[in-house]
Amino acid sequence: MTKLPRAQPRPLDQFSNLSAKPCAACDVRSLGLCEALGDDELGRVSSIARLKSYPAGTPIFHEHSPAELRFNIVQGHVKLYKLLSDGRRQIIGFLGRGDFLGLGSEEDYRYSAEAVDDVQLCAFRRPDLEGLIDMYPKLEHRLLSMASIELEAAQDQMVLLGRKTACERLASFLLSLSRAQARRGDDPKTVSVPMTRADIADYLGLTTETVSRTFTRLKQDRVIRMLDSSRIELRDLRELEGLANG
Amino acid sequence: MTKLPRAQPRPLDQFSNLSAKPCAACDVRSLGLCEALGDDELGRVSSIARLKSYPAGTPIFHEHSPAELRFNIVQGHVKLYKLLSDGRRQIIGFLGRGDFLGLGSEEDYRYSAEAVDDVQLCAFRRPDLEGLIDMYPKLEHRLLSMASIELEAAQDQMVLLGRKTACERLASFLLSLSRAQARRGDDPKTVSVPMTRADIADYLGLTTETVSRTFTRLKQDRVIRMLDSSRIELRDLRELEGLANG
DNA sequence: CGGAGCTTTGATCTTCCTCAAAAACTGTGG
DNA sequence: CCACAGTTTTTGAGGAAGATCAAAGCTCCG
Repeated sequence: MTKLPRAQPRPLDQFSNLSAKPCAACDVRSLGLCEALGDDELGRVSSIARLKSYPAGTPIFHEHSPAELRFNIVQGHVKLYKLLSDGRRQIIGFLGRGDFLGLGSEEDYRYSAEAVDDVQLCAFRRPDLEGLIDMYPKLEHRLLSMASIELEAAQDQMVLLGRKTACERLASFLLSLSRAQARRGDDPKTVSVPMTRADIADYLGLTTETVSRTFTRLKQDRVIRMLDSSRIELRDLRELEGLANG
Repeated sequence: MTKLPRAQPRPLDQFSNLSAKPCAACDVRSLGLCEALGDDELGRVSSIARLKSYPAGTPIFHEHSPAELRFNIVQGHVKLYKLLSDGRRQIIGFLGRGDFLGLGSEEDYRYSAEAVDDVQLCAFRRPDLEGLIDMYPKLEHRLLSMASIELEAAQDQMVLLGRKTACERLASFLLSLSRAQARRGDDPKTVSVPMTRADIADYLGLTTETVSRTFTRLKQDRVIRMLDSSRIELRDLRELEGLANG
């Protein structure tokens, strides 16, 4: 059996329309924005959406640049972050399959977005998407509901950043990864963690060293176990929940 | 001249409909949700809205209780907070005139809300509001736009809580009060601060002592000046912005 | 005038950060 | 398959920002 080449940035997909794989066959339709539409309404979507690929580490857009595109995430993970003038960084969220990218940015993007692992996005130009929303008001309802979910996540994160200890933060983080996986239909006890320690630290308001030390403690306490470099087994969800909420 | 009695909870207003003062004459219409509607469309709103009063310190609703009502804030300030099991509190936002209260809570409220000073709210029962939205889809658009603004504020607050120093947090807080006032048409250099040090601390992820010490430093550095117990003059907005962003 | 609740100030302590270096991975090319 | 260069992660020692504990000063009202 010949070894397949490792999945590389597929140059042919860089900017293709969806004639090959129309929206009706979309993997993430039931998770994302298009859940609001019926099969018969997807034709319009196919005609304005473009599939784009971003290898791990690639920027998708930068804070303050004109918000020309909105995206559905088809595959991979995206981090959203803001920088202070001296380089301090706060990651304000991680998005995955089915999430909508570009919420809340009107004229300009209000944060930067970067691919964590290899990412595939379904891109809409802003006026095209607005036209689609005018045609199908159900989409506006769905967007409001998705914005509400984001807002709730942001509020939980404020509690985490303002009031939780390092250990509580990490436990909360692992649980939120687990719940996100469960939502997408995967095993909640085996979370995949594609982001680096530095990313986790900048998301939790800590340093890489503190994140690493806290991981070590959780391993020693048999609450988690490393399966491989990017997969962690959560050995006791109950206990983790106890750790997460004080 | 006889001394007027101090403004007390107006018992007659506790739960009155709006026949006396219909929506067309509403002070905050141009700021809030109803900005989306024309004069001719306000009749429906008047018929389902009820004006309610809450004296300072009164709870408006509690996290996890059924989200039966949504509100427009007509007068005063409301704080939204979440508690951890051991009593640690994080205030996730302050709302004022024109803001919408109840965003993002579907079945149950996702946070508690309490009157900071004397508050007047315009309350809608959830099904009534949903009926109104079905009738006027412009309202859904307006709600999405208001949710986006809240989301952006939440993201800024994550940067503050995750990465800013005590001094940067307080400076950012004063500036955001100033900007909120400017939006409502008041002087941005004289902010009114109706909340206690404990509230500010729980909003900024600090303790009352640290907030107090930081206020003292800003006073000594002539960046701010206390006008009276709840009003602060911002003497140099430029410098404050420098302090706020590192 | 007096008391309850805020606010301020002081002294000490703790958690997490900073700086430094070793260890473990990752991917590349021979 | 292995060597090695670059990156990421882990571990250690010491330091600093802010928390905690304690007490005194203010304010606002009755």
